Amino acid sequence: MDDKAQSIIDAKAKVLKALGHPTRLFIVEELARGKRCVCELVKLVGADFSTVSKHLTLLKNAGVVQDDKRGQMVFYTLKVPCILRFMDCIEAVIVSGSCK
Amino acid sequence: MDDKAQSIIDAKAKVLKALGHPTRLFIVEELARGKRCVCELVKLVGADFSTVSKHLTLLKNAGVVQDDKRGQMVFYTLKVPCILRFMDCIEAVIVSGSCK
DNA sequence: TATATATTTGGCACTATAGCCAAATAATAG
DNA sequence: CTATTATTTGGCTATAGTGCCAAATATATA
Repeated sequence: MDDKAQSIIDAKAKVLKALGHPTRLFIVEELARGKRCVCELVKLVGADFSTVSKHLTLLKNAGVVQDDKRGQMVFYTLKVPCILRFMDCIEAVIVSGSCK
Repeated sequence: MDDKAQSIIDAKAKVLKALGHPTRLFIVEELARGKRCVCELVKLVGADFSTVSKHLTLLKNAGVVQDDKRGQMVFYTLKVPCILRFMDCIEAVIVSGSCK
């Protein structure tokens, strides 16, 4: 495999890895319903502000979300909504049975 | 969030996490082209036999691949091919620019 | 300016993951 | 049975990820 192919794989893996954490996946699914400020997500997730902020930073670096500062609040939105359509397939993996 | 919703999120995150590693993603994309024995994947990946075997076990536990033992060789196949269709969306995330 | 609110960053402890080697297991050939 | 090949498992070290607290930053308001 050449360098270019490798870096494409790496970039895709990075996106998938970003989605591969329960809290971050929850955030992404919540953002699919509309923009949310960090404070709202903190309440929904039930973790520390700093923890949620770091998850959001990671999602942003992966290109999954984008932020929009309004006054003292920061709103996050899903950057690539097609990610949500994929979830049907992931659910198919789950119900197919051999998840341990 | 109730326990059931949480366990669904956890299961989906587990699948995404399994895909979120360059070597495992490479394996999945290779398996999309057809069944492969471990020895073939070892050559393609260029890692130790044990390393590849462990990645395959993880993918199997996540429900992404299945194995089929034929004699002394074990062939792996993609269990839920729809995963590959998702890659187009992941690529959209990549090209959208803010990947670091 | 002082204060309050929203968010991020630094730092730390804890846990999890990756990958190698060596050993164990399984199947086949001789 | 022995040797060989294919694969998995155990064990280890190194590295990365998670989540909390405390501190820093940014913005708004009195």
